[in-house]
Amino acid sequence: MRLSSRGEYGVRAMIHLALNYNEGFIPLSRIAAVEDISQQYLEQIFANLRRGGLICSNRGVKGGYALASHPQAIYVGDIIRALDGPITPVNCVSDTQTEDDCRCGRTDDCLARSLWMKLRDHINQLLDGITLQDMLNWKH
Amino acid sequence: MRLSSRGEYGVRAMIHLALNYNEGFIPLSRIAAVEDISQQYLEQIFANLRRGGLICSNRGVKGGYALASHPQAIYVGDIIRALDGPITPVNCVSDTQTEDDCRCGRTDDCLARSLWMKLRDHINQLLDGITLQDMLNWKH
DNA sequence: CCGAATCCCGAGTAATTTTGTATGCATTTA
DNA sequence: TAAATGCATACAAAATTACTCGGGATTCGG
Repeated sequence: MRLSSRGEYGVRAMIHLALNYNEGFIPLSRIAAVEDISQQYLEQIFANLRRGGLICSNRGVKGGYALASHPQAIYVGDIIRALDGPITPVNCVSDTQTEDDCRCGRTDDCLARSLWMKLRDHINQLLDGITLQDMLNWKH
Repeated sequence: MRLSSRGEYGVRAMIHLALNYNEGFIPLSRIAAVEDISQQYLEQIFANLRRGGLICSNRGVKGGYALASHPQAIYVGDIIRALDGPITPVNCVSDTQTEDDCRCGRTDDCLARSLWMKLRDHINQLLDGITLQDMLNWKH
C-alpha cells in the first residue's frame, strides 16, 4: 500500500505551486532544486499533471508552470490519479479493469472483493476531500 | 496504492480458513488448489501469518493450518501487516522508519507529511475495524 | 535575427521489488 | 517405514519503478 515516488513528488510539487500561487509561472528548475527532485524526472511528472489539466505551462524564457485553478479547487485525489492511474488496492475493483487484470478468477462471489471495494472507496473519499488549500491551512 | 499479491492471497486464504473454522486443520495443498494460488508461494505467505501469530500449524499426515483465534478476533489490518509490513503510503510516516528511508529531507515542516499521516491513519482505521467474521457476514 | 531559457517528447537503462521456483529437511501419523 | 504434511532458504524470473539521455520546439530579450 505504498504510494509511488511519482505521487509523492507530484503532491510536493503541487504544494510548491500552491505556495507561490501569486507569482505567476515558475520554472521547473527552481522547483526541482528547492524540493530536491531530479529535474528530468519531475518533467515527466509535470507532463502528466498537465495532460490531466491540473497545471498550465508556458514555454521559453520567463516560462514555467502554474496551477490551472485555485488551490481550493485542486484535490489530492486528482493529483495522484493523474500520476498513478486509478487509486485501488487491487485491479479487480478498478473502474478501468480488463478481464485478465484480475488475479482471482471469480468476480461476483468473492468475499474479499467487498473488502477491496470498501477500501478503495475509503481511500478515494479521503483524498477527494482534501484540497491544496486545505493543506496550506494545516501549517501550524 | 496497490496491495501486493501476498496481501491479496493472504486475505483470501484467511477467509478460506474462516469458512472452514470448524473442520480442524486444513492442508495447504487444498487451499492452494481451491484458491488457485501457487502452493509454494502460499507456504511463504503462511509462514509469515504463523510468525504473526494469526494461524496455527500441525505437521505430518493430518496436519495443516487453522486460525489461531475466532474469526471475530482476527482483523484484516493484522493480516496485511503480517505480510507486507506497516501499512503506510510513504516511509516518512511509518512507525518503523529509519533515517534514510525518507525521500524528502525535511521531516517536521513538511506540509505533505500531514497528508500522509492522515491517509495512513485512515487506511489503518478501516482495516483494523474489519474482522474475518465481518466479511463472512457480508455474504449476500 | 540570435542566443539563452524554458517546456516537450520518446527511447533507453538501472535499480528495486515483486512474484514466484527449486531443493531439501523435519515432523507426524498409520 | 512410507507417505503426507509443514518448514526454511536460496535462487530466478518478471514486472515495475525510478530515473537518465539526447534532442527538439517555443518564447523572450537584446
